[in-house]
Amino acid sequence: MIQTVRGTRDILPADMPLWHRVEDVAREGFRRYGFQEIRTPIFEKTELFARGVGEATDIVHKEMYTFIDRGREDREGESLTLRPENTASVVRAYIQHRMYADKSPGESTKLFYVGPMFRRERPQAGRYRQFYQIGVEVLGTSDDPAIEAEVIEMLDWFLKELKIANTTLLINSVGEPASRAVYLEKLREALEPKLDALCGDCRHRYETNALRVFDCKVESCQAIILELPTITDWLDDDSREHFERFKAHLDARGISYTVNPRMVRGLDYYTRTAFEIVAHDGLGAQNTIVGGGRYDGLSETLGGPPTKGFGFAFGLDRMVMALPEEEAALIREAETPDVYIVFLGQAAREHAFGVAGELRRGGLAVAMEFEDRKMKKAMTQAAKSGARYALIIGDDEVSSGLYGLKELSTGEQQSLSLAGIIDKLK
RNA sequence: GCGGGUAUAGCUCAGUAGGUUAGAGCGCCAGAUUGUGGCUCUGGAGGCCGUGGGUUCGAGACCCACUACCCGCCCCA
Repeated sequence: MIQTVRGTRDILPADMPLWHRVEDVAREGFRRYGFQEIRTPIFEKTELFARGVGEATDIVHKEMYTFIDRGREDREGESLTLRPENTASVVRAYIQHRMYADKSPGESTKLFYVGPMFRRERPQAGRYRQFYQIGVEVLGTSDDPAIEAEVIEMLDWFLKELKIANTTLLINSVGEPASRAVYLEKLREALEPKLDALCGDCRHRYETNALRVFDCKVESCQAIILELPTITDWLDDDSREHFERFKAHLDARGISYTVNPRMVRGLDYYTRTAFEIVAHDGLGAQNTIVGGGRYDGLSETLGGPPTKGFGFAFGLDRMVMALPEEEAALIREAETPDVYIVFLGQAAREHAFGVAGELRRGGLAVAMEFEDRKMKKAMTQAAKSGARYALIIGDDEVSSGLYGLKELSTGEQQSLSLAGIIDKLK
């Protein structure tokens, strides 16, 4: 039997209401905060991600689904890649369509996207090779930290609306590329004399990504870690001031946060503000549900005009997992039919087709099966469908035009005309 | 990419030191109950025990490989 490819999965109807809910709440947030949707292609030229996300990142050098497109006689095929994230594509579109051209100074372009991304990682709970992200990008000439705080305020609303509590907002400033390079050098200098005392993983991190040493859980490394310089000690003055203003904006909005000087993002394009939201319930080791930050200069890297950028992405898969059980149960119930039609006998069946049509034209969600069942069985089916009401149609009802409408949760039943039913349930 | 765990009915899981016809609960079907579901009772259907090899008189169980999922590492949403 042919099954799904490793790391991919089917989202089945039973879970779909949860996905819809997350998407609906997100779209409502975007409407309120003035973001407009953009859809970019699922695949792009490989070069876009190599330059945008960064050649040195794990994502680019070992996780991309890259393939050579079919060539022609006179020309070789080009290298294409399934998008591992969407920011590079959105910035590409921003440049390509000159979305900045009709903007006044300081005016931002606020975009959001929804869709699948692809990374060839080892699958785990909350980590898939095809996964879904919802994200926003604020692009323009302004790098006002108020932009950042407002976006995080939107996320805060969003999580509350989904009843996802027990989360932590982690923030940090990774500085300008230049100050970060200076810091990394200082960090490596501080680590070098202690290499022998570090664990194997940390010696490896020293070579590849020294900042990761801070995340080490090994006891013997902890003492060393405490002595190390943090990036906040080495921020350039502008970045430091920017970070202070950002925190003040969060404070003013009553949003609590934890500064984590060790938090870094895995994509090269981040500058200054970086943040993550981690969930503490419902997820395993993959508990970062939102990640984002500032990426001034990405546009230039891709050949566009000088542009400031700030954005985030959240994992839809993980957000769905983070929904509390009780909330998930309520959400599932919401996508059930209004009415389940129970008919008795062939004449009632023919009549029921018309009734179903009328109710549907009246705006109701109507479930009806075509099998002529015994009443008892049909009522069982009605209950199973999750419908709030069963509508009973037998020979008596056909001749009177009054139908039995039974509320399944209470068992209460009344006789109503079609118009009466639509009126009651609308 | 590295390490560890798991794989038995639609679902969640039992299955004793390898020994005849592989079990339970839930779900499904039928009946008790001939136009009124949920509770109860009775009966029933449904499994090449993940796949492929091996050991053995005999394998769901033991060994090997593969695959998938899960948990860490790594990375990240």
